[in-house]
Amino acid sequence: MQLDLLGDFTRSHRNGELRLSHAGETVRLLGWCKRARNLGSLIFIDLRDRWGVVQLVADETQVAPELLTKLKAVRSEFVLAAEGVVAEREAKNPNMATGDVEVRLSALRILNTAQTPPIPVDDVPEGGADASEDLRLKYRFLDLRRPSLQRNLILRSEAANLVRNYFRKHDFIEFETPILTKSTPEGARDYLVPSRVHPGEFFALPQSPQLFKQLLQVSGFERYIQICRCFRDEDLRADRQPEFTQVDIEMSFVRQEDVQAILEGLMVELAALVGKPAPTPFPRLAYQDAMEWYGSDKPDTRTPVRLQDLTELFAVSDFNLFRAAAESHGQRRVRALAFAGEAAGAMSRKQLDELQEVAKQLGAGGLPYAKWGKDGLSSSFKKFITPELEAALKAKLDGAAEGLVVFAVGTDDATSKVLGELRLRLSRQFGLIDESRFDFLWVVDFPLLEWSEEAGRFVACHHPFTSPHPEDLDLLDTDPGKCRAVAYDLVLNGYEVGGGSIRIHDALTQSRMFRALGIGEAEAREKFGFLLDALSYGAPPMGGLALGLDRLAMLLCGETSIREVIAFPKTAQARCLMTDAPSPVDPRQLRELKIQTAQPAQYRAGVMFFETVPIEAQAPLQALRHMTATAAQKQTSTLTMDGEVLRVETSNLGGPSFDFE
RNA sequence: GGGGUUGUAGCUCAGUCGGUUAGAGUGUCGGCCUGUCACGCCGAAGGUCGCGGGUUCGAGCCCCGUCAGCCCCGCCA
Repeated sequence: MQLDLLGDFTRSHRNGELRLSHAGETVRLLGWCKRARNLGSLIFIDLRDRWGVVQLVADETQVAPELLTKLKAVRSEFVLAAEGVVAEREAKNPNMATGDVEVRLSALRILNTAQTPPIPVDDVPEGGADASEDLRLKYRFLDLRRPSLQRNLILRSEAANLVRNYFRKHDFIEFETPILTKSTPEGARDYLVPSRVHPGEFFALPQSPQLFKQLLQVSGFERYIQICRCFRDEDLRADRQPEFTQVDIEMSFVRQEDVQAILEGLMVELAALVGKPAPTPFPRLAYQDAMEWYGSDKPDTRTPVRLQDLTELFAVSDFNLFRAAAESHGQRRVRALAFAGEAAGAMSRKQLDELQEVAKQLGAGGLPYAKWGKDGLSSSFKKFITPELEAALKAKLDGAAEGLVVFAVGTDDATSKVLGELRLRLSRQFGLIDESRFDFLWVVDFPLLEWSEEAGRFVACHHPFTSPHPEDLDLLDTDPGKCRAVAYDLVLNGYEVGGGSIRIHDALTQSRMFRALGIGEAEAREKFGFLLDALSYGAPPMGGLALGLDRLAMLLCGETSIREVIAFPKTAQARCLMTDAPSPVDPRQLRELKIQTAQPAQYRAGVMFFETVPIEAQAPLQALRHMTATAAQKQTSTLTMDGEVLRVETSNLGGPSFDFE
């Protein structure tokens, strides 16, 4: 098809902004054909740009023949430049922002054609089905043409802009810190970048600019902000990508409350972007209480349901499993969730079985329950429920006649994990969560250290530069697991949207911390020498926080996956379906980097046929069958037959080759 | 690393107990149509049932393996 040139065509209006007040004006519009409707001698085209959609119309009896020919050639997603007069519609469309008007075409340029899209470009109408996510990711450039994704990414841009302005207003200075930096032993797995200039040595992509922002405090900038990309080579989730964006801030001469106050101001403005109130100050909840009441360090407080400790109710019970917990002196506890109401009481056996599966997957042995429905009590341990126990349990339903109590027994870690998840699921199922709300919350007083079985030592809960709680300083040497940190997480609707801490700002405490972490003097010098140096040259008291911009944008947009607010996200297997990255590289590139990849072993297999296998040949044949890949490169088998020696050179065996583990 | 789930027309899906020529909606293409806007009506084209083995007289369906998407556990200072 002959394409038209853009030439001297300039846009006069955006498609979404045309209203009745524009009637009579001649306008020039640009965009994509959302849909062409040809009614014979009357043709409609919906023209889309990022600001909206407007209807173009042409009447066969009124327009020039060459314009008509062009119009009939227009297909979905063609790129058009249109000129016409805005007119009030005969038949208005109340569902469109521009539905009162249409543009009577006087001229049309087809700037480009388009193949039929492999996925629907328009948002799916009600009841319709979306394209599968792998296709959407493969054709992301088309997916991103959809109004809903455009809205998300535009809102994200607005949010990022608001963040920049907010911090600038508060005297923060924006910095850029290195992307090629040093690998650090703590924390997530690093993405590594080989150095060509220094063969055998590697940069790491930053997991966060943590140390750099602290050094900028030592330099005296006092207030730092960066909207930066961070990289962690760990497995993905719906709210986790290998590269993600942090709003990273750091401040000098501040206490925890100062950092929280400035963040709350920002959250109020961000929430207002989408018309949500966010009353300040946000509630503060100690980590201990969060785990005790919600079974989570990022509780969704939109549901009022709390975990309860019912251990004592079973102190004299015949139910051994629960009584054993009561006798364990707090090592194990019986904890429970109570849901009052008919919906909870009407849970079917099948639903409870499904719930039990969820509990098992989270590590529970099963899911004991007690349920009061239309037919009275039913329970997985009914024979152990005495009338007194039933009364005590039912009291947890706050006087309701029907309801459900689910139990978990075990260590606090185990019961928190199970009940924390069930609390969310069941609250959602029973409609206890007000989805319209934005519930902000600070979780504070995190532990400083936790024991790692894998590492065989204590590791930092937040990071190794987090200040111990002043009251707990001595515990660092005597009982490190009990030592609290001056660390705080910002939680929104059950998502951790940010986390930060007050930092250690003197070399002595930092060395103590490294010691508690089992990082020796020599290792500390090698990995963090520059930090220890900096701390010994007049570092101010400092603290900060990092916000997950992707998660925040996701929540602002009302989405449940951060892929919906990232232009080009990766799959759950950390692959880009559009570019097909990662991919093998040219061997020359590897040679320059002095890097060798571990090739899957090539193993050649041949087939030999014997009418009979002589007894003396059986052993070597067995050897062949069990030959490993490495052995195959050297091993030679000897077969003796009819007195003749037959050497089987495995390295010369012909035929197809296969990869083996 | 582990568990769950999905894979059939361009797209979204159905496909019974293993049995004739694998269907629907939508999209696409062609024809008709002057008020459509999820346009309507008529017609047509469109299939490596993810891939590879196996069982069977016969496999979209059963078995084994494998690849990919999604969700979760581990992991993510």
